[in-house]
Amino acid sequence: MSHPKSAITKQRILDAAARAFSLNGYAGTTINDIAMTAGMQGGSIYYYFESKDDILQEVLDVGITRVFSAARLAIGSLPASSAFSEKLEAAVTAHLTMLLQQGDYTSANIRVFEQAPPAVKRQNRKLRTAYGEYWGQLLSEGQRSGEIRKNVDLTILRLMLLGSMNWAVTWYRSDRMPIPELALKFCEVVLKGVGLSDDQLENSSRGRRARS
Amino acid sequence: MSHPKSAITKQRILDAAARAFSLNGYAGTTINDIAMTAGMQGGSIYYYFESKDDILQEVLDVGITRVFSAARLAIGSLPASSAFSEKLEAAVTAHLTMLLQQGDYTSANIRVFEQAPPAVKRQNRKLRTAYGEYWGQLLSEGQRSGEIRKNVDLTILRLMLLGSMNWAVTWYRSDRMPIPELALKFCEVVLKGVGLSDDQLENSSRGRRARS
DNA sequence: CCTACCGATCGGTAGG
DNA sequence: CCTACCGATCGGTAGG
Repeated sequence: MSHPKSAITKQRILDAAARAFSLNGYAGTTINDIAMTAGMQGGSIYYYFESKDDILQEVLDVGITRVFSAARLAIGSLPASSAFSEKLEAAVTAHLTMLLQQGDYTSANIRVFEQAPPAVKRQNRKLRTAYGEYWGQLLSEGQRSGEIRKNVDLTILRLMLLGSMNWAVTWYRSDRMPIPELALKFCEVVLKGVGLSDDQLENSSRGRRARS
Repeated sequence: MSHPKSAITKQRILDAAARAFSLNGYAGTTINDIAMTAGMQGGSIYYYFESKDDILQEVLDVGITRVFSAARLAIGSLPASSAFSEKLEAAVTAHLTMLLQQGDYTSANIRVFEQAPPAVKRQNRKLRTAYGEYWGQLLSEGQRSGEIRKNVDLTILRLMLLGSMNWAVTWYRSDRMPIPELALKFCEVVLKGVGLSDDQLENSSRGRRARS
């Protein structure tokens, strides 16, 4: 049987935990909170998990795994000859979707990782590193193909991009803008910048420079 | 007297609380943790503060006030005729400095605001809104002066910029790059983008497009 | 999975 | 500011 009853119940507990961690933080979530939402008594949780840390570990690991898979799937569905900008847009859309609408597991990562016990962080960090390297490769490709300028610091770029996406979990409201549209705007800012091109700048700022 | 002893002690408690909240989250920080660091017994905290929420409120409010003042001071120190790009760099440097090296109060904001009790959030949000509007005005100026393209969505730009800065609290290590250098890179990415300009793109991608 | 409970710790208070 | 303590709650366990 691919879905024994106990596995389903375990899922229910993890779902409840992911949501609670994401809303109230780690220490702010009690075993009883999780148990109530999952429809059982507090003590019963320990039939499925060894400890509260154990639950947190699984929530965090599942969260990274899901966003990683979503990004890989999105890029993998594109024709191999796609431009970097298309791959970027696909990855940004996937990341934002997991974070903002699919994702108690992913948003729990954003919100409680820093407060997790050291052992939990250490394990989860392996997955995070792999995901970060995946983004690093994507950007490297873009630079090799010439679509990212040669003198751009890819580490900073990656951290800025992931940072601005992750922070969206604190302000995004689904009624104001659909995620694909948001993803497109993110990509435009990063790729084209918001300033004028150098020659446009040359003209418009001459007066101001002369004055100072 | 401008610094009565009790005010100094109160400061010591707030300093200890800001650091503890930033490291361990709100629920993860106990009154005793704070008291020990501040050099007193747990119960004594209540001679200075009404409740744990009260301490949190002050830490969060001070954090926003400080980063706001730092940004205003940095921009205010520039000649009035300064270009938008210079003002932006000054503000980014100020924000990052408060967040990454001066700032348990500011980083506590990043890390525990979401888990604060509703009443605390409500009050702190007023300061946050004012600070956000200050950034909005700065960007508006830049767009009016022509240094930001007319078709850029300033709300998204502001949220991306602040988001990528705030997220730096999770990865920045002072031994790898000084803050002014980091600030400059942030500004470059945002203003110039990382891609080629349109006409450069026109040439380099022609072959790729024909293939697909 | 539940019942019943433990040892520890928490935020907060009384009285000085 | 300290001492001494409260009521409540916490993560976790034993036994079924």
